[in-house]
Amino acid sequence: MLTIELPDGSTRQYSQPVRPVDIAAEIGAGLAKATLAASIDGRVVGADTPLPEAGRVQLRILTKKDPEALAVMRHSCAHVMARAVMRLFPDVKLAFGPTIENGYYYDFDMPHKLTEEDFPKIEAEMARIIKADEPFERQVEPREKALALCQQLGQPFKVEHIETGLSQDPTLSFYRQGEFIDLCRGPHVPGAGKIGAFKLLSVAGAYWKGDAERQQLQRLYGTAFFSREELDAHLARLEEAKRRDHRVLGKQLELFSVNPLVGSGLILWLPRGAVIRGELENFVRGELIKRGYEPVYTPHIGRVELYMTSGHFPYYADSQFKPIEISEDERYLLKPMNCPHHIMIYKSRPRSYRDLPLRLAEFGTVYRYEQSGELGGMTRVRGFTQDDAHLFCTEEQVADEFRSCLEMTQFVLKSLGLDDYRVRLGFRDPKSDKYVGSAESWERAERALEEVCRGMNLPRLDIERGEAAFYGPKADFVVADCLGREWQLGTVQLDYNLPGAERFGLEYIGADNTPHRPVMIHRAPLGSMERFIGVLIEHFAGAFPLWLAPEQVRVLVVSEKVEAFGRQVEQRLREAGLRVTGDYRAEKIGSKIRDAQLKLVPYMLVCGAREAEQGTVAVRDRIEGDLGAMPVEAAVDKLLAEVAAKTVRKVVRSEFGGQKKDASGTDY
RNA sequence: GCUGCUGUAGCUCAGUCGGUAGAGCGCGUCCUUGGUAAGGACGAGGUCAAGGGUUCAAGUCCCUUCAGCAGCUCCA
Repeated sequence: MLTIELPDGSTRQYSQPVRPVDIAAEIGAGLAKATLAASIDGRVVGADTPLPEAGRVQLRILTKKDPEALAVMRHSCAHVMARAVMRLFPDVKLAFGPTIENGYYYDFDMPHKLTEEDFPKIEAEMARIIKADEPFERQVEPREKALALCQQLGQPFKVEHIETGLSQDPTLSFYRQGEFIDLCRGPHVPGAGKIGAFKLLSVAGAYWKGDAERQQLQRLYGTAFFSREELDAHLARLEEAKRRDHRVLGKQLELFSVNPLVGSGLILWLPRGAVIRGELENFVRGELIKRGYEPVYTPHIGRVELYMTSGHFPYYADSQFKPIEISEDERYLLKPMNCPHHIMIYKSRPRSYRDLPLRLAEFGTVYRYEQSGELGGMTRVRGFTQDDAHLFCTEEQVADEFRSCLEMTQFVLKSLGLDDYRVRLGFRDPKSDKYVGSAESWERAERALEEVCRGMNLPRLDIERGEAAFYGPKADFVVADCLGREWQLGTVQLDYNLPGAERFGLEYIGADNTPHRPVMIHRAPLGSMERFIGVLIEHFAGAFPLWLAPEQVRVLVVSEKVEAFGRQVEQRLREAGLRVTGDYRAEKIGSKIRDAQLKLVPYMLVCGAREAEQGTVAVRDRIEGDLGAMPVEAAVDKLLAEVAAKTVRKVVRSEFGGQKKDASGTDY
């Protein structure tokens, strides 16, 4: 006897074998027709999956109202896409084709190079398949038969996957749809007709099983929704995200520039971008002083031997600019990190426990030779400035210092209204040999770090193996850009290795008058100025809060007759320390307002004959519009107060998740 | 680094079959002197990314390099 519990709390009992689709039909013909899949005890399955013969299960019939059903439908759409591609092109070998955050992809190996020009053809074929509405039929085979089937189908990737990734599975499932049959875990919607509005988005290379040593496949990306309206809304969101892209806004608003003659991945900060960076640096510097840090300055290069000692040179030679060679035994490296220099400042004299914790801070510019394919905008560059600091402390001080670093990072992000982030604990991958230091010191560091983090209220905290720095575990603040790509910003890293005897051999004299080894913490709340401001541009969609805005206020004169008054107002604002410009062109006021709005200037001061006579200005807020006239001094006070408070009035949220594999609808 | 796409005025882009280069915005000058998101006229501005090749002729076709974009791989 099987007892089915439905979401409304009602139960049904069956002594015959039964499938979700049968139960849906019992409830009503309408539901049966709308059924796309089912959830048994929280597990998403096809609507025709036999239910257990006995026991008690919770069943949900999934229709297009359920988010799980969308993922199932998209996976079915990926199959339809693969079927269409196989119909149109010869010798197509199928790899994986899962559902992802906002759609799906399928990887192919085929002689024809897919381009966007092929999309309409493929989409038309997909539409034909969907119109034909053939069912997705599940078929389960024992290993041997499955293997033979894949061989017979001429699908070497599927054969390999059965032999390797699925070596433990006694039976394997296939889904057939007309002439198309594919090794697939499922589930799928009952028939192709359930697929709604779809669109192919892009084609790109991808490696088989993610291994760069292996052959490269063609990955076709698409998305699908149940309705045309939802698809259009999604495409509109993508367009909106593109408009907010920091590379687009950075050019439009003249914030930064990259020039091939200077070198790719090397940012030129234009005056307006430099203002934002300068303000942020001032803000962070103020916090550092309050929190007991000591600013230092160090050079951009150092002897190769320094990085031999630190381990940077041997471990990361590939991703560094080649050394500058003066003579055979005199070579310099552009610094890839600031810590060795700061360590040498620590070592510039003997240290006592009374000196600790010692906190050395520097906006330090570092250079890393990133792979060319990785470069882009300000978020992945070859030269960047970290808001870096290194803390040297005793073992007893580690937890408090680490916690206060995390708190400072949280404070800084909160001050900018950046609260849409997750915290990733990067631990070492025990299987890898890229790390320095003993297993014991790693375990100690990871334990200490996890304990501190668990004790704080950090959003979406999770541990990721293999994400550690080579010298120690870390806590990263990760944010997504407007296209859903994740970036590490702030970071706090624990280091028991660089101070060690086999590296720099740092010491301090303890209260017991004997030498002890300090512990190091590396931390950067913003991460790098380049990446942080890139993300910030998207976060604010270019409309920065008043205290950061490159141009805070613009004086607009209604006619040239009041230019003299306008210039007086402009001068008064400049004296008050505001970043101000004036628009005295022979244009109409509406045109000047439009230009200032488009340049995202936070405030406009409109000056006409009335204002000139009364010594007032008509304040226009970029967001709220016309605020009416007020005395010049009142306007100055209002703006200065908003600057001082660092008020954040508006942010733009990222509407896209990452392109990570979805849990459901994954091919084998 | 790999695969694919792209590179034309300051910006966004058009440019047919290979036949000596175009728009809008911006910029400059002049007219207009105005009241909260585009007033009007005229004008300047190009080594068509760079180099090589095919051709009577190349922005257009081919090759190489550089750069950008998407994804993969990597990422202290």
